[in-house]
Amino acid sequence: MSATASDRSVADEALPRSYSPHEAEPLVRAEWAKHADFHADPDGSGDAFGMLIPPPNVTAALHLGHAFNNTLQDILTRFHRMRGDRTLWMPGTDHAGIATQTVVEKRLLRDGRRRSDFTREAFVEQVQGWKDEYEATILGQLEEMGCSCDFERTRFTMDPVCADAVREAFHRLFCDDLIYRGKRLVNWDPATRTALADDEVEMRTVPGHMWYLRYPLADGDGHVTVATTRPETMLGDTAVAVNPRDPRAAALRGRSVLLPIVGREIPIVEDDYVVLPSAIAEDLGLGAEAINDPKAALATGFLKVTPAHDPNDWDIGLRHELEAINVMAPDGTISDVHGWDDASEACAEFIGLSREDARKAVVAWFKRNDLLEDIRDHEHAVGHSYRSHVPVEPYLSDQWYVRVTDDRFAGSALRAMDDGQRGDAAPAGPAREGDGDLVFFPDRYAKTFQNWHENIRDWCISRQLWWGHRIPVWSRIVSAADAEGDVASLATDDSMTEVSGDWTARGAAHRVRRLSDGSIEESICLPRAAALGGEDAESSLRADLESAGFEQDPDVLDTWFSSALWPLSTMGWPDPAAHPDAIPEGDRLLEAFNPGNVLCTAREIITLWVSRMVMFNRYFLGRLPFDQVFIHAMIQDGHGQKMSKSLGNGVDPRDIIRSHGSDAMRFTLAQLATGSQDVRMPVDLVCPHTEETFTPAFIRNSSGHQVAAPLQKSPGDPSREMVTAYGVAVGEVEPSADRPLARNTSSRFDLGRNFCNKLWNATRFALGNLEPPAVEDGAPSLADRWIVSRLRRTLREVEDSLAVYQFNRYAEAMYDFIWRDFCDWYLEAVKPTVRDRLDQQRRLHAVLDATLRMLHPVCPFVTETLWPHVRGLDAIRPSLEDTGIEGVGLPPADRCIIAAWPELGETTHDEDAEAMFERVRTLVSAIRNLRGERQVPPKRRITLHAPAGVLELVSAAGGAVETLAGLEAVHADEGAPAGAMALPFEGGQVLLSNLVDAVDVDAERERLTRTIEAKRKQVAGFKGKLGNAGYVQNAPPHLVEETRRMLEAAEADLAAAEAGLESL
RNA sequence: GGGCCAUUGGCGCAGCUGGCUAGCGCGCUUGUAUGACACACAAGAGGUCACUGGUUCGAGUCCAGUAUGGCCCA
Repeated sequence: MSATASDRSVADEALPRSYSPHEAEPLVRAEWAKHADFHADPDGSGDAFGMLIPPPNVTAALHLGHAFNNTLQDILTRFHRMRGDRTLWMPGTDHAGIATQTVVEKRLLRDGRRRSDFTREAFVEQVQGWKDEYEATILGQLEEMGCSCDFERTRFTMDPVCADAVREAFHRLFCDDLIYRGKRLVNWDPATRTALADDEVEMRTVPGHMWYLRYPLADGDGHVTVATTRPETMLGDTAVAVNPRDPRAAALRGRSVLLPIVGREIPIVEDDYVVLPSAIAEDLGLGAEAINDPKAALATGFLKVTPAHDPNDWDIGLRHELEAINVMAPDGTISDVHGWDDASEACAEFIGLSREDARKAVVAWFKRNDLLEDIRDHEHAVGHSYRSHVPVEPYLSDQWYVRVTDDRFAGSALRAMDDGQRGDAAPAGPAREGDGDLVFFPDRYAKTFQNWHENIRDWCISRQLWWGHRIPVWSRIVSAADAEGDVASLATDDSMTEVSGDWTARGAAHRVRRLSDGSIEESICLPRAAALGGEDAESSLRADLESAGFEQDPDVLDTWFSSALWPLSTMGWPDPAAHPDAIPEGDRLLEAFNPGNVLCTAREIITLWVSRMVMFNRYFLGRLPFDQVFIHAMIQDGHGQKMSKSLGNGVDPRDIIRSHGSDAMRFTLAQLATGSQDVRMPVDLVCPHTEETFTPAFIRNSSGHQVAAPLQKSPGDPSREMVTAYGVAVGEVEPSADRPLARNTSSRFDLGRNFCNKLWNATRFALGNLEPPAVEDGAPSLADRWIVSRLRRTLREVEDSLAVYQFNRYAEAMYDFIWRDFCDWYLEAVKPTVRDRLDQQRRLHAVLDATLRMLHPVCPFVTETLWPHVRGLDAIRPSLEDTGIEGVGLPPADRCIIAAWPELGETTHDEDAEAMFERVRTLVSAIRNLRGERQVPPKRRITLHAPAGVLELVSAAGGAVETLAGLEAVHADEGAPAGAMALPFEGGQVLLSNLVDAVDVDAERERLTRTIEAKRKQVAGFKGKLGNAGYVQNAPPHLVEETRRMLEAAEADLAAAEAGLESL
C-alpha cells in the first residue's frame, strides 16, 4: 500500500493523447484476475452485500439487454465493494430447457438429423456440447464487460450442486402434498407428438369456415344453433353455453341438449365468456365495442363447450364443473380409448379418421340429418407448430403441478410485501421472518407482483422434453385387485394420498390415486442420492423399482423450477458440505448471502421468476431470497421491438466494446437507466470491407417484425456483401470469407466514449502539472474551495441515487462534475497558478483521486488504467494517509477496484465558496457572451472596468476571472475610456474596453436595444407575479422574497442598459 | 379483457413529493489548430412540454377524460 518505485515509473510514462480501450482493457482484467479482486469471502469484514445474476440462458450469446442488466449489477457490486462491504455477485447460467433443446434440434436438422435419431442420452450429450460452447461465450462476454462476478463460484442450473437442490425441493414438496399430478391442455403437435411451449406456436391467419350446427333440446322442444370453426370436436362436447345477459337464457335455464351423433345429454350453462350476437348486443344497449366486435357478427349466442379440446372451453369447464372428454389419440386421429367412454354406435364411422377427415365426415353427417343450418367463410388465426407446421391441437394430458395456490406459497408471497407497497392488507397467515420486507423499485412493480399472486393458478412444471431435470418420480398403474398393502383402500379418488411401506422405509415417498377407470396409479418420488444413503443405495432402489414395474416419468421440469431455487442452489442448499470443492465455506456462504440484498431484472421476470424465488425461499428456508427488487427498462431495437434471443435482433455487446470500449458502453447504458420502462437503441452496421458505419436495409419478417435484412451491400462498394447477426441468428445465412459478418454499432455510445476520453485528458493535464516541488503555500483559492465543495455535493448525489437505483442520476452527476465543473471551470481557472502552488496541487490531486474512485463503479477500466498514474503522485500529500485537506479521506490503495469509497466530511461543504463562484461564473459568462457577439478574437485580451463590489469579487477569485474571461487588466470603473461597452451585472454594470479596434456604434446600439427588450420582458414577468395578491399571500415567503430580489436586479440591469444606450 | 409505460426544440432523453426565467447529449450556425482533450474549446439559434377540461396564488409536474405509440399478464 505505498507509492513504490515501480508505481512512479508507471506514472512517469506520459499518457497517450487519447484513451485506447482496446489496449487498456485486457491489461486491467489481467490485473484484477491476478489479485482475485472479485472473490467474495463470507467470513470477511463489513456488512454482507449479496446479489445473484439472473442466469442467462445458454441458448445464445448475450445481447445489449443483458449488457444493461449486468452493467447495473456491476455498478452496485463495485460500489459496495469500495464501501467496505463483504460483496458477492454470484454468476451462472441457466439450461433453458425448451429454448436450448429447440436450437440444438434446429442445428441437427440442418444436417438432416432429428432428435428421434438419437437415444435420449446421446441427444442430451449434443445439447451439453451446445451448452458448453455458449456458457463459455457468455462468461467471456461478462468478463469483457468488466463484470466483477465471483467467477470461481460460477454455477449452472443443471450442475451437481444445483441438481441436489432441485431433487431436494421436489421431494419435500411431494412429501408435503404441494406437488400433484393432474390433467391440463397443452399445445400438442400431433405430427411430432410433443407438447410445445406457447412461444413455439406460430399464429397464422388461414381461410376457413364457420359452421352452424343445430343441437336438439333434450326435451324435444326445438333446438339451439352453435357456431364453430372445428366441427369434429363436437364429439367431445360436454355443454352448450349461453351468455346470462342473453334474453333467451332464462327460458333455457336448467335445460339440456341431446348431442347429435353421440347421443350424450349435455347441460346448457350460463357463462359471460359467450359473445352476444350483434343484434342482441344492440338490443341490450351495449357499447359500440360489443356491437362491432367481429366475433359478434358471426355469433349465434350459443357456444359448444369442448373442455378437452379448447383452452377457453377448458376454463368454462372448470367454472361449471364439466367433464372433459378427450376424443383424440396423440397422433390427432379420433379415438375412443383416450378418455372417451360413451361412444355410441353412430360414432364408429368417425373413429380412426384424421382430424381433417373427421371434420368433413361430421359436417356431412349434420347435412344428411338436416342439422346443418349454414356455412360461412371465415378467416381466423390458427396456431401451427413451428417445427412440423401442422395445426397445433390443444390436448388433454397428465402434467405435474406445484400447488402455489396454497397459502404457504401465494399467501406467504403477499405477506412478504412491504405494507406500503401492497394495495391492501395481506391475507392472514402464520407470521414469518421477512414479512413486510420485500420492496420494489420503482414501486409501481409491486402491483404486478401483488396482482399475480392474488390471481395465481397452480404451476404446471412438467415439460415433454429431454433437456432438463428429469422428474424424479417412478410410476406404475395397477388394478385395485392387484394392489399391495393398503394401497387400494387409500386410493379413493383423484387426489394423491400418502402411503407407507417398503418403498418409504428405504427413503422414498409414495403416493397413490384412483384413476377414472378405477385403476390405481402409484407414484414413488426419490430424494437426492445422499438422502437415500448414497449413489449405490439410489441405484439399487431404482433397479428394484423398475423390476417392480415402475417407470420413471419421461418428462423434465420446467426450467423455472430450477431457477426458482437459484438463491438456494447456488449457495449449496440443502447441504453445502456435500460439495466441498464448489463451496469450501460450507454453510457460511448461505448464512452470509441469503437473503441477498437486491435482485436486478426486467419486468416480465416478476411473474416467471421473482415470484417463485420468493415463494420457494420462504417455504424452504423461512426467509426472503432478497429484500429489494430493482426492475429496469427493457432494451428495444430502433423499431421499438424488444431485443431478444428468439427474435434475433439482439446486438452483441462485444460489437459495441470493439467500436466504443467497455466503459463507454457501460456509461451510456447507465445514463439510459431512467425509471421509464423501455429504452430504444437504434443500431447501425459496420461494413467489414470498408469499416464504414451505415444504416442497414430492413425487411419485415414472417411474424411482422422489422429486422435487418440478412444480406447487406457494402455502402462504399455495392458489389461486396455481408451478412447480419439477425440473418445468422435465424439460420438464413452463414458468414463466409466473401460475405463476412457485419458488426453492429450505435452512435448512442459516442457519449460514453467522449466522456472517458475527457477524463483521460483531464488526468493527463493534472499529471503534467503536479510537479513538486511547488513552493508557495497559502490559503486555498476560491476555485479550490469551490471544487471540493462541489465534489462533496456530487458524492452525496451519487450515494443517494444508487441507494434508490437511479443509475441515470449517478451517471449524470459524474458527467456534470467531471466535464462541466472540473474540466471547464476548475482546470481552466487553476491553469495559471497550479504549477507554483503546493496547496492547489494537493487539491487537484485529491479531487482527481476521489473522482476516479467515484467513477470506478461505472467506468472500471479507464479509472483502473489511470489509477497507478495518480497514485504515483502521492508524494504531493503530507503523508500517504493524509490528503492534506481537512475532511477529505482517501486512503491509498494499490488498485482502484479495492480503493475505499471517498469520505468527505461536513467541513468540505462550503456554501460561501459555491455562492461566490457562481457570481464569478455569471460574470465570466456575460463577458464571454459579449466577446462572442462582437466577434472578439479568442486570443485578444480585454480590459474590465468595474465598481468596487465587483473588483472585490475579481480579487477574491484570485485570478480566475482574468483567466476565464480573457482579461488583460481590471480597473475601477471611474477611469473607463469613452466607448467602453456596458454590460449589466448584478443590478449594476461593468464596462469593457479594448475589445475591438474601432467601436461600431450601430452594432452596439443594436446589442443594447436587445438587452433592454429582454430585461423589460423579465421585469414585466416579475411585476405580474408580485402584482398577484394570491401569490404574495400564499406562496412561501422565501419565494416571494426571491422574486422581489430578481425584480430589483432586472430593473437595475434595465436601467444600466438604458444608460449605456444613452451614453452612445 | 386486466395492468403498466410513454408522448417535452430536427433526433435521443432529464425534469423526485407543483415554485421553471423548462435542462442535457447528438445534430445545426459562428468562431478557434490555444502546452490536457477536434472523441475538443468558446459563443449562439431552436420548445405555446400530445390534446381537452379541472384543482391551485401558481401545472411540464396533481386529477379526469381523449388521441397516438409501446410493453407485460390473460
